[in-house]
Amino acid sequence: MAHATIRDVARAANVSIATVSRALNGHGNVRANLREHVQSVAAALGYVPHTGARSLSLARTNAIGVMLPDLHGEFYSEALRGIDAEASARGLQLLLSNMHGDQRGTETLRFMRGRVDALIIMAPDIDPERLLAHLPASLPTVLISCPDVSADHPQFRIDNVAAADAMVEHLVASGRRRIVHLSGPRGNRDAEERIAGYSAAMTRHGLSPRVLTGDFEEESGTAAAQALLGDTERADALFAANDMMAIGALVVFQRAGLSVPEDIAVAGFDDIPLARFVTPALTTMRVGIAEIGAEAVSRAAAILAGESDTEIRWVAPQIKARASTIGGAA
Amino acid sequence: MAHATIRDVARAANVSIATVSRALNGHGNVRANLREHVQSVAAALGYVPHTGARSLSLARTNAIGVMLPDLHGEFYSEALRGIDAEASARGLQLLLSNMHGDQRGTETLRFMRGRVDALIIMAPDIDPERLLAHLPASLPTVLISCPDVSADHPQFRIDNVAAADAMVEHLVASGRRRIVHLSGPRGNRDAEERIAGYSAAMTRHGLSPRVLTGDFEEESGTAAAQALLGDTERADALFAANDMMAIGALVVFQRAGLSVPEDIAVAGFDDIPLARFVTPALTTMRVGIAEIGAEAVSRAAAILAGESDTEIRWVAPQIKARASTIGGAA
DNA sequence: CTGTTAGCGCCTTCAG
DNA sequence: CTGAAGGCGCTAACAG
Repeated sequence: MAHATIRDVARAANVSIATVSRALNGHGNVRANLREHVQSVAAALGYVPHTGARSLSLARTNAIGVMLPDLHGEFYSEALRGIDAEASARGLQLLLSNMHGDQRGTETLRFMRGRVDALIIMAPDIDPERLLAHLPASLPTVLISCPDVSADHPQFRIDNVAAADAMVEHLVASGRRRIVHLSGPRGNRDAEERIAGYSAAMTRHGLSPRVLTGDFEEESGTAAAQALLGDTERADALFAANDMMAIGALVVFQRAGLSVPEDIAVAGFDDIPLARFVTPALTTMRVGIAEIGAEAVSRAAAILAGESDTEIRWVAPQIKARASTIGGAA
Repeated sequence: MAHATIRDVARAANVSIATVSRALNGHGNVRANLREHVQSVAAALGYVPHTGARSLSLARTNAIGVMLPDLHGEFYSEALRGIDAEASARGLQLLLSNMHGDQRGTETLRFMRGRVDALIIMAPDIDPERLLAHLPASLPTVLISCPDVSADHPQFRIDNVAAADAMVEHLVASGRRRIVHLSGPRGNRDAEERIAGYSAAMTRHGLSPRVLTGDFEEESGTAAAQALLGDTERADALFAANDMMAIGALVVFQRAGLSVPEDIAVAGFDDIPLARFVTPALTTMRVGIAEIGAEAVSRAAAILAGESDTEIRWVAPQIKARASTIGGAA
């Protein structure tokens, strides 16, 4: 048999459903012993309120939707950690989903309608305009590292250009000249901006940029490293647009008998937890994605509380110089 | 202004809401051009169905709830990967939540009522009986590595006893005698069972078991390793109940000048992605948690489709012997 | 304090 | 093929 509803409780307790609702939601205006009676009847019946129905009538779900390119993986897992911590602290539930590509993304987003009070979207490679077209404009939406949008949404933007530039500076300062950049996929905002920062810095130093295109996956780091090994005049530094590609390359270089950083320096981007465990520890740019995630939840909550927020907040990554570029020290 | 509802569409299209519903949900019995008219009006109004209301009237949410001890971290992130892949393939949405302790856990579970069609719970340290008390018995619930329950739920159980036993065999075979076990927290099912398997194997070989109690976090591995370093007759192998603790210990041993595995072998449990990246690569037991997650979704879906399933399915971890216990080879 | 009455947004019989 | 009406489970005025 189906589950007990508020009506069943009301009948069993000989009161109206309104009284049950008030008693169970602690609305004060119920006689103390009646309240207890209702509570015990509810417990006896194993009554559990139907939160779906509840949020329909309250027009409030107490949940926020989160849309990430991936749910797993070191980087997004970190983002999730921050989001989860903050949401939990605020008593908000999370409706999580990954993109699974553009098509599936809009479908998922439609699903969120009526189930969440606000949205956090991280989509470096999908035009959020298209995504949001399927959603009520009234739904507060925080964007993280998304392509430009015309609508006034609160946003987080990572200063990829400056960060990539800084990494090149670091490599040049440690004597590298033939610095190759392994980029993320074309069309991805973060990837494009890192290429731009890299190229600008190289040019400024009179060095010629050389970009290999990857896809942010470990395997493309592996492939890039193998390609580099075949060169006659080998690069003396590889700067990958994320850590997983850098690590993939690191392994290949070492397996081929090169020593890192003596023969070739390797640097990544993101500072995923794994970065400090590989040998040698990976030099990278710390983005602090967990903090961004947490703050995104706070901003969403603030909007729900009535505040308005259309600010673009810039995040400046910090360099983490480790052994993979500065042999000797760690 | 609020978002358009089905009523707004009906009014604008000069039809009844029933017709709008039928037209938009592809119910065949609508004149072709009327259907198109409705669709275009809906599009013009930017109408997006309110899935919350929809599932209330359908008594079907198309979502499944997932409850994990943590959402981040290497192990649960892997579990999520499997769950997500399968759910996505079946067009199911995911409502994810972590436990945040017992109290918060039941609260979250109540939240799930009315929002999901089924539940997947992984809770090695919480009595699910207590958890499920707050939920309708009619909600299909798949349990992964939970303490025993009386109710007939489909379950996955990891054969931790046999796996821990096998790991001890491996270490003994490679000449180790003073094998210390660093366990997970007391009261955690997986932890207890691994202790049992370890102890049984040690005793069988006439070796004396020695168990240090950890908590599955990297720091407790660090601490345990430091404690071991102070011993007069040092252990020659450390078998940690999960990979993160093993890795924490690995780092400490090496930093103290010991070489692994020559001076001391180190083994973990889980085979998280990180395990193969540390130096030396970590010997561990592969649980295949992603596969379990995917299968859990399938079982939940099958139950929703009407099948009955109260089977306890056993999962046998596989040993992954790597350089941290068998120096030389990898 | 408590019961009655409308909905929240949608779907689905039941008539026409 | 289409419209009217009832209901999913719950909450919030509005009366008593």
